Amino acid sequence: MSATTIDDWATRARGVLAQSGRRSGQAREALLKLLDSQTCARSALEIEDALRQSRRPVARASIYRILEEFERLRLVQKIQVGQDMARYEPIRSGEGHHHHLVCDSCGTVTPFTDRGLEEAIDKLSRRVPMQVAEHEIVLHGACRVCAG
Amino acid sequence: MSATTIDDWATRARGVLAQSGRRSGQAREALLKLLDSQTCARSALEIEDALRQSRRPVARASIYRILEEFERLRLVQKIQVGQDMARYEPIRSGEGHHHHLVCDSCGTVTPFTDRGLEEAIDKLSRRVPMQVAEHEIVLHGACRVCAG
DNA sequence: TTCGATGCAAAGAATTTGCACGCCA
DNA sequence: TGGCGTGCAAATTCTTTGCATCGAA
Repeated sequence: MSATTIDDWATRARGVLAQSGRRSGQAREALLKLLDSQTCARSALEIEDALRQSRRPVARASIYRILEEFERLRLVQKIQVGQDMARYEPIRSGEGHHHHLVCDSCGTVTPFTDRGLEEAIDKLSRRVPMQVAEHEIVLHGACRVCAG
Repeated sequence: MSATTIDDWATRARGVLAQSGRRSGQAREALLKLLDSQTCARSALEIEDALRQSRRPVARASIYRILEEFERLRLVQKIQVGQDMARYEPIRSGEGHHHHLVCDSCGTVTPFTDRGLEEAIDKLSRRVPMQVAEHEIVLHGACRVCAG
């Protein structure tokens, strides 16, 4: 309960990375800052665009490699919101945990949170034949705009 | 409650397809039979392999086109279980509804069902800003074998 | 006979890999 | 200085599209 509203993901991430025994580089740091500023999942290509417009463009291959490293260290979660490409978002310890609504008509992705759902998942996680580390929930349908 | 343990998906699918105003073909029928015999999600390439070994091989492009049609008619659900390619499975009206456990280490996909989870989703679906049609839940982690 | 369904091959899109160079430790 | 991190470009993999042909109605 002593956690602030948003835990400092970037700081924690730098710590984890430092202890992982890998060198730090400009590309990784730029990616880290960008991810920390996002409030919802972004695709690798969206990240590339954003960085190209910032003061530190990063090559696409590096973006994929760095995101893979982040994922391995459990700093970001890779999610597949239906349609096409994968999206990535920071795993924040505070109340930042959320899931996604995907409009199958216009593709819009909207985050939502639900306590009851989390409780059901927690309970369920204890009885399935797997050591559960993450979960991913996507609701598909028609958003307000598309449903008319 | 009068539904039999497993509703006859293939029969219902043929009905829906007939009413959709499209012609039937051998490739589509072969795909329909194969999907009906599966108990969990299959990727397009797995389906291609299975059909190649059966008495009616179907071209890859046709598989994708037919799956897309099935998806549009809500006969199959397309799901993205983390890793790489999309998977497809019949939408059965009975108790066939399930979700997936994905081992991030070996890639194995296992189905599971949970009443509490479905209830939480139902309740939740009424309050989110979207007309919810489908939902997709994936638990990631280490399966019994990989967790040791 | 007619028009959609299907097969084949090429095109596209996202992601991964190989290799040379630059920068952090 | 040595070796990992990064950029560039080619390679892979999954999926889609173009077009000629086959087959259902």
